This record gives sequence, C-alpha cells and structure tokens, in this order.
Amino acid sequence: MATGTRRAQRRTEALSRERIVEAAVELLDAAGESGLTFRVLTERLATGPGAIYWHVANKRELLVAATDAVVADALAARSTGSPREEVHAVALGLFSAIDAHPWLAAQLLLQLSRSPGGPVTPRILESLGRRVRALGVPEEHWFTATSVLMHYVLGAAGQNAANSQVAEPDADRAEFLAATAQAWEALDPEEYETTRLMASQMREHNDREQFLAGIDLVLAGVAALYPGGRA
Amino acid sequence: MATGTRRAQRRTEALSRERIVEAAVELLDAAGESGLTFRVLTERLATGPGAIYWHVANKRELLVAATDAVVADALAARSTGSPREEVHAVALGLFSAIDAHPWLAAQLLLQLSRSPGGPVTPRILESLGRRVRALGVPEEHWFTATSVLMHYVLGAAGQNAANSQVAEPDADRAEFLAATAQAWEALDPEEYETTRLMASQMREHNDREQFLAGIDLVLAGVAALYPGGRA
DNA sequence: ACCTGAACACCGTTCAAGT
DNA sequence: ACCTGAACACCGTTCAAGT
Repeated sequence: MATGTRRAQRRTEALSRERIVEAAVELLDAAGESGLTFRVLTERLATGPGAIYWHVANKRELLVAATDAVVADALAARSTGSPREEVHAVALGLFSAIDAHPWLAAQLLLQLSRSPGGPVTPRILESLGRRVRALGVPEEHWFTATSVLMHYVLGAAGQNAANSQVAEPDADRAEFLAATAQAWEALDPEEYETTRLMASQMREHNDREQFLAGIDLVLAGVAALYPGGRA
Repeated sequence: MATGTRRAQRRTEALSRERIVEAAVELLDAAGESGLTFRVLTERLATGPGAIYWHVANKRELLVAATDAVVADALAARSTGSPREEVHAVALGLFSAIDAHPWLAAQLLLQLSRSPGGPVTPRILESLGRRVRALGVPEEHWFTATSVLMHYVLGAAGQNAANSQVAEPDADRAEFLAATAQAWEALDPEEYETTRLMASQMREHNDREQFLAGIDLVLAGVAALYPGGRA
C-alpha cells in the first residue's frame, strides 16, 4: 500500500526531466513537501545532484513542473453537460486531485499568487473561464466570476485535504475534524459566538456535497447578476 | 524609507515573546518569508538562538504568532453600517493588511488549511461570519457562505499582493501586471482562448474596486438563495 | 528563570572533472 | 551532451554551561 522504498533499480533508462518530475511527485505524495529533497531524489534516481540540475533549473522549477503535471492530468477529462454540471465536474476534478495529493493545495495557492505567468494559473483559469462564458456572463465580468470560483475551489479543497493529510484517511480524518470543532467550541463565548455556532456545522462538513454547496452559492450570484444566462 | 539595519542597540529591554514577534514581522516585511532567519533574528535582537527558543517553540510557531498579530490588528477596527458595508469593510481591512505585508497571504492560506485550530482561522471566520448572520442567512448555511467569502478574500488579496511584492510599489506593479497579461496573450489560441480574452480584463484589474466586485458577486448569491435578508 | 554560543544534522546549489 | 560527487554556504534546532 505504501509507496515503499524502491531505489537504484531501473538504471537502464536514461535520466530525463519527465522521470525526475515523476519521482518528485512520488516523493511529495509519500511525505509532503518536506519529503522532496535533492538528497532523497538523488538516491531514488541513483544519480548525483548535478545530473538533476542539468535537467531542472532549481527546486522551485521542479515544484512548478510537478504541480503542473498533476493539474494537467486532473483537468484532462472532457465533460459534457449544462454549464452548471460542467463547473461541478471541473471543480470536483480539482477537489479530487488535491485530496489525492495533499501537497498540491499549498503549491497551487503559492504559484497562483507568486507566478501567475506560470503554466498552472492559465490552465485552471481556462477550464473554469470557459464554463463561466457558457453561463452567459458578459465578457467584462468573466474575470471576476472566474476568480471567485477559482479561489473558492482551491481554498475549500485545500482545507479539505488538510484533514486527510495527517495520517490514515478514515479514522484520523474524523478525528481531525472533531479536534478542530472542539478547538472552536472552546473559544471565548463573547468574542467568538458565531464561530462556536458554526463549529457543529463544520464537524460533518468538508465532503463533496458541502463543497458543491459553495459552488452553487457562487453560481446563484452569477445567475442573479446576469439573468438570461443558461445554467 | 527602507527598514534599514538597526542592530544590537536597545539592549536595555529584556527579551520577550512580544519583542521577538515584533522583530519577526519587521524582517518579514523587509525581505519576505526567506528573510526571517534565526541567524538574522538573533543578530537583530543581540542574543543567541537559545534565548529565542526559550520564548518560542520553533519557527512555525513564530510564523503563526506573527501572522496572528498582524491579522488581529487588521480586524481591530469596529465598523458600523449595513451588513453589506460591514462585509466590505472587513474584506478591505484584510486586503490592506495583505497589501502592506505581502508575506501574509501565503501564511494565511497555509495556516487556514494546515492548522484550522490555530488562532488565525477563528479570527477571520468570526469577523466575516458575524456579518453573514446579519445578512439573514439561515444558520445551517453560515459556514458555507462564510467559507466562500473567506476563500475569495484571501485568494484575491494574495494575488493582488504578489503584484506589489516585486519591488517598488508603483512602476513595477503595472509592469508585473502587464507581464502576466502578456504571458497569457502569448498562449496557444485554441487551447487558451478564454484566458487570452481575459488577459486585457486582468491588466487593469486587482485594485480595490475589482476586489469588491467579487465580494458583491458572492453577496448576490446569498441574497438570491436567502431572500428576505437585509443586505 | 533566563540567556549564551558552540555544535549537529540537514538543506539547496555549484563546479571542476570525467565520459 | 550528459553525468559524477566533493565541496560550499546556509539553515533550524539542541544542549551543556553559565548567571
């Protein structure tokens, strides 16, 4: 079940940027961002650091490439349906990818703000923006509507992923949620009245259904501001 | 204008957690997250690393404390007005704080997902959640509506902050936006048709007005789903 | 109780040298 | 063109020792 420690085996294949990125994703999946190290990567690929640096400029670029590879894969499936259904499909695709690769959320949020010229931002903007167009939003508001959608999708999916990130996917996930809810309920009743009341709501939250409720809230706003569209 | 290099001067005051956090914020403001180092911090405070570790458990805790201090300050002002106006005020307060402390965005996003039991998440949830309540949203939907609002506010503000982060606030900001827009316009016309069309929209975007347009989109969704509220 | 500072284990990155 | 591996500068953190 665990990714295990395979090393120095397939020395037959030559090193390539692709194989490096593939190994990077495996390391990230297995141990999170701190698990990706040139030392470990070097051992896994049975080479020296210089070999990796010949194919990749630096660690930042490697993280961008790993992120882009996973996102491209997550957005590859072409859905067909009403614009609303397609938005759901794209959002769930990203949700699932982040759930399967918990390190992805932080990388996406960082790269979105730090290097919007990189490959990842356009990929996500295009997938969502196309459906926003199809909803009948006027062109000058595409960017606003798409931005709201994108930030919610990534933020909420990231929050969800944190829950499964701890350890085993099932037992600890509920435990993590319960611990968070408890922390909120222990807050000062006067200063944090609303948060305390939201805690119970939060305890059984964070699955796909709750996630889509947020999407539909945004879509309701779109429909209200731009009537005549076809959701 | 620059924060400059003051060091080893005020040795009179004793070391305290407060002074350490204060110095940490200064270093983060001056040089971003990579500028906060125990070596530099140690020099600035004219002590050894052991002294800092006596007041603070580790670097993560120091970042949480620095983030919390800045956010608490940003949310301190009590606004009065319609729920919609108050949501605007809270959102702009966070927007301004992130603009003034560009490292804040990444920290908020990380802490939101990695440690929602920490002090920062409840602070933001409470500020926004209280106004969501006032909008007339039924209790079982407070969390959804507040989440959408929160993720958009932090995501969009973070994206905006990246623009001023580069160097000088004025000249380079427009330059950064233009470079991003150009990168998008250079994309493949078939695969990225919508992103290319959004590029021009994006070029003069990212100020307060555009930011608030996203907020109003969410509020329109709230009003549509829960009529009878008073925005 | 609070601080000192040398030491430890580790990191990303470079670069002369090989093939 | 592609790879090796020792070395460099730096990091967060620890801990015996001081006051």
